Amino acid sequence: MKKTASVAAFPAPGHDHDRCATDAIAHAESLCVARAQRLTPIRRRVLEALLATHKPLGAYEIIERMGGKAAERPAPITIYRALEFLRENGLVHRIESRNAFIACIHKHASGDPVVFLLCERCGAVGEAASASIAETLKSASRAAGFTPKTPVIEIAGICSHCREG
Amino acid sequence: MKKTASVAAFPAPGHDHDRCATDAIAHAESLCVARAQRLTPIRRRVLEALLATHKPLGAYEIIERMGGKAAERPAPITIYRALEFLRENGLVHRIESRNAFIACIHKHASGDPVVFLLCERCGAVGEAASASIAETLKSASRAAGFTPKTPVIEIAGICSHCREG
DNA sequence: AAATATATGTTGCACTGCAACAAAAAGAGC
DNA sequence: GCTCTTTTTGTTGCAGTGCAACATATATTT
Ligand SMILES: [Zn+2]
Ligand SMILES: [Zn+2]
Ligand SMILES: [Zn+2]
Ligand SMILES: [Zn+2]
Repeated sequence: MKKTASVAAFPAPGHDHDRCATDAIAHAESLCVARAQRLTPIRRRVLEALLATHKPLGAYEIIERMGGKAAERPAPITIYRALEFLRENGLVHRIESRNAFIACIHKHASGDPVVFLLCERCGAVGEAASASIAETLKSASRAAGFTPKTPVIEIAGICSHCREG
Repeated sequence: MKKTASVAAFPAPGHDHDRCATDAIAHAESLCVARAQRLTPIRRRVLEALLATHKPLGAYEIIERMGGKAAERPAPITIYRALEFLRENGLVHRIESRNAFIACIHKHASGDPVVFLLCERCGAVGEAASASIAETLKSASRAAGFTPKTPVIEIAGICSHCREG
């Protein structure tokens, strides 16, 4: 009984996260090259800050984690601009129910509907892409005479590692 | 082919909105009586302000719409406390992707998953309750080892009235 | 009436998100 | 190289969100 590709990963506590982050950066670089987009140092540092954890981070938290002396830290607007760029390129998601951001560690097409699983205990966020959910939602909204764009789906709960551990 | 009850209404521009609001207030009153909860004047005014429109309102917008002279207007914290009460009793929803609030004009059980349809043109918000969506989401999150609570589902798009009109 | 619980007012602050303009850096054409 | 143009980043400032902590008022209970 193999897992389907449609249901995806909640990050396991013991996973190889260095690899996880390195891969994501590599993917971001190649994607930006392919699109002739510029992954500038600031944008890269914001992405790296987000990739350091699987928890969603707010703007100030990102600033703190970008390191450097307090005086050298970028202003919030700089972070938001970088986040805008990263989101446009599908490298970062916004978690609406938290007013926070998280790096995408998948390679789904931008505009793809994604289900976010937010663990209330450990704070980690998993992504589950499901074609069936997308279809159900689209047909339901069309039944209401609605022309849908990308849905926002966020589910709070308890992840398996927190429940069992 | 009749419409199923599972797919619900986007508020039509010409609907009897006085009735719409009056009914909701009446429902709120009876519900609060039944639960021995106190629908105080402030809580009622906040609910009425939200019921005046089917667009989600932020805290400051609610304050403005509550009327009275500027000096007499309640502080934001007062609004948030009223909203907390109203949300706990299922009378108001928070639209996460907008940091705003909307009165519930349905009578679904609290904890019921609701799909919000956000029209990007007219700003109105419809609610669509769908058991099938709830089931699909639950099974998908369980497949990821996740114990879900109430999901947040918000779909931006264009409503039928804006598209056809 | 007094004690208790609930609700509202007051003050203050941390954080979100972005507009408007200024300066710097990168890229393109000569 | 050097100028022109576009893109990116810095600076200042502001409207809005959301709530903590404490004071006061109002309702409920005994
Ligand atoms: Zn990881
Ligand atoms: Zn967890
Ligand atoms: Zn109405
Ligand atoms: Zn519309």
